[in-house]
Amino acid sequence: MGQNIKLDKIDRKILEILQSNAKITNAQLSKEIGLSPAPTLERVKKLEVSGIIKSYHAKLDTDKIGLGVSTFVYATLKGHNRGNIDVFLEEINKIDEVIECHHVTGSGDFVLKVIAADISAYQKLMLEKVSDISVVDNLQSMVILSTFKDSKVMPLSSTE
Amino acid sequence: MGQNIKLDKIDRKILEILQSNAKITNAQLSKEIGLSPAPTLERVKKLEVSGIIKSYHAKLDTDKIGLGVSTFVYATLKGHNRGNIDVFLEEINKIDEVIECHHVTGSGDFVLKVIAADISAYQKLMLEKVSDISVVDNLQSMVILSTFKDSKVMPLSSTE
DNA sequence: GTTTTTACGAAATAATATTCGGCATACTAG
DNA sequence: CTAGTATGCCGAATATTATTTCGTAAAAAC
Repeated sequence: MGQNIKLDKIDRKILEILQSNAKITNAQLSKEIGLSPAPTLERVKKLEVSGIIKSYHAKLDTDKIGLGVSTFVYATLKGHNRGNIDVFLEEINKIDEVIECHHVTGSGDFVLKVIAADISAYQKLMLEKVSDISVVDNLQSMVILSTFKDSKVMPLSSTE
Repeated sequence: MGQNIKLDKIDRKILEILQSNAKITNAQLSKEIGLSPAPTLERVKKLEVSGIIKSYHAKLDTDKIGLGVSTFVYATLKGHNRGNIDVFLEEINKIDEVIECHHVTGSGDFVLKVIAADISAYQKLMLEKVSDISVVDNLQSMVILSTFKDSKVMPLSSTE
């Protein structure tokens, strides 16, 4: 499963460019891929309609907006049954500061990415909202000290 | 440290909207925040110039482009001195499949996010490129089974 | 209370996206 | 081999959108 959409070299180049700079004009994009604006736009539209391009997002500087603390949290549930997982996900979805939630292998549990203003806000958040979820057994936090790479560009070359 | 830029309610709303939909037209954005197009654009430009908005990115459907495996990797180095860290970062930066690299608390090591076409490609990548870095001591992979939340919207409300 | 600054809106202009018809190439069926 | 059909492209016309300009009003400073 997955895809059955064939992407040629030009499509891949478009995807690469739009991942690193979504604000490029169609005219400029067309120059960079070596086509005229019309077929360029047609290709982009096709990529959007097919769902290969899901959405477009602005990336913010978290420090500048007063969000100084980012963490990964490894969460273990009390039981790994469907019911507990559903309860957990429902609660997690309500918490804006939890911006990612992935079900991972290991002990069949979750990795969260959490963002807060500072350590004290983070502590408060975890204590009052996350620890408080009934099905949560254990939480292990890793505070991000610095981020050296945060690329929004998927390795398309590896699928050629 | 961090910021000294004052954001009012309108700025925050702009940031919220652009994070979830960067392709909105200025006219539409101005409607949603209740201003006319001119001052809306002026505010967006200010947010861009000040670096609060860092960049704009297209988000792709990894499954549809044939990238079926995403993982978190917890990497431990042989020594935590500056030299070893520099070596590690330099090598990591060369690997396109490693799309994130964060220095985290814990044992003072790194969390990577890695993307590959399938498990066998992933294994090959880790064996031939990541494990191979001289200063790497231990690698622990967590394969992402499914992602329940992957919000690109930072919790701005928590800084109000 | 006056000056200065800042923020806003409306309308004109400029830039850009989008549509349209036509042409070339490649593929298909007879 | 050939007529037919589909696909992908280009260039130009059109429509949409961004951007600038300028005048006004509110807020802040003095």
